[in-house]
Amino acid sequence: MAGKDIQTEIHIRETAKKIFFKEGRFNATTQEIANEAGVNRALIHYYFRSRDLLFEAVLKDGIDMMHVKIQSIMATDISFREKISRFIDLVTQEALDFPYLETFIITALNEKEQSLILNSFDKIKTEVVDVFAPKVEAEIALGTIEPITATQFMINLLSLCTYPVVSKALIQKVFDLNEEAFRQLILERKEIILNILLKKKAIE
Amino acid sequence: MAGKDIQTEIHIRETAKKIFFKEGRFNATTQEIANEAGVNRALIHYYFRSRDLLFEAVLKDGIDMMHVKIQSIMATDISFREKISRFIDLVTQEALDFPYLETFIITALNEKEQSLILNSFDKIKTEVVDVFAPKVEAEIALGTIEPITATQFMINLLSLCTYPVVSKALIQKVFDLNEEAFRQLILERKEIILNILLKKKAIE
DNA sequence: AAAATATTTAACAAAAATGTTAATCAAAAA
DNA sequence: TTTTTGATTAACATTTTTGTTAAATATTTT
Repeated sequence: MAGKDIQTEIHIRETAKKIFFKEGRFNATTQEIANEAGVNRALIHYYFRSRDLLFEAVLKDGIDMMHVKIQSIMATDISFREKISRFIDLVTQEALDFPYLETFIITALNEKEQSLILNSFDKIKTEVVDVFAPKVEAEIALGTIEPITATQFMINLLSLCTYPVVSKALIQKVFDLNEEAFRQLILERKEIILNILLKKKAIE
Repeated sequence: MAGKDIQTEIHIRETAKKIFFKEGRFNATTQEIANEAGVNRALIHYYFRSRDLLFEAVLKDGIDMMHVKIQSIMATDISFREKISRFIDLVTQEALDFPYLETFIITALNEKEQSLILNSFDKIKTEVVDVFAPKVEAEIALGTIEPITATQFMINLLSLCTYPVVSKALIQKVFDLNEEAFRQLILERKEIILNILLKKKAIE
């Protein structure tokens, strides 16, 4: 519906991303996607050839979103603590916007060993291994964080930020939280995560 | 194939669980499940009526597995630290055995607001809210852990243990790890997680 | 062993989903 | 304005998947 001015192809793509990343309806049919985009189903084939290729296109977008996210903390010239701080904000915000993005990527990766997609991952790998890891090691040398491998540090960071959102449905059921209570809980986590990852003296 | 002696119904169920929880093939057809169980597809309908009901049965089993897991640390009469320690072992082991269990539950919850299933969750809720939360608060009073709400403490624990396994495929790609390297990484996490969650003085 | 019941199978039917085509409509180029 | 090209549609065809049935086989009961 959004706009006839907008390119149909992009509009279909964005609708699919909404359905997959925001709503987590991974089994949505081409008909459902077309309906929600307000277009004829045949247009999906016209622009993407097949359901599978639309799926791939969306997956690639998803991985690129992750890449941008990770890159954005590496790029800017700010202190390590500030980097982590902004990263938490970013991941939290994106996770609230697209709670099913990671789950989608995980299940999709499992179904198809996409050749196309591997490039996107290489970019993330470079960013993480070549750019971020040395910075973590430098911080350990400075004594601002506990000795730990860069990999484990990254995993701690991602775990603490991402898991609660990935398992949103589960947490809401177990802890009996409505939408707003859940949102609050997630936002409260920033300070908690910073306290865990960075030494006290580095914070004060 | 496993065994003709084994009850067919259970065998189908176990095969489905293997496909869903271990292999993460959430879109497996009834034909694929039947093939892998070595039975005629019609038997799935004979025992479960429909694909959907098999799906539900498996989901219920999955949630019960989570429940047992959580309950097992509450039940035994051991120190708080020991509880956490055993919990990490348990979650780690189960996560390595059934890496897609949580993801399955999350996506399934999203698709159907199962009425049957809600009971299973209530049991988990009781365990967590009524049994575990007071213990966390007691530990805070004792000064063995940092002041934090019981909910956030639980979420930290679950995040640090579960996320790396849930996002296994992702982590393996980003950090370029083969099966064994991944396994090692996960096992190394126990000490890291304990250090994060419990104060140093409580550990030594 | 015969009868009754439960399990398993193959063959069929129905439904759901994807993919294709040719005709229509709209926009841009000639 | 006609021609040409690109976008959109409806109608159809194919494939995939699920669900049903009645017959065949095995198992249990009498």
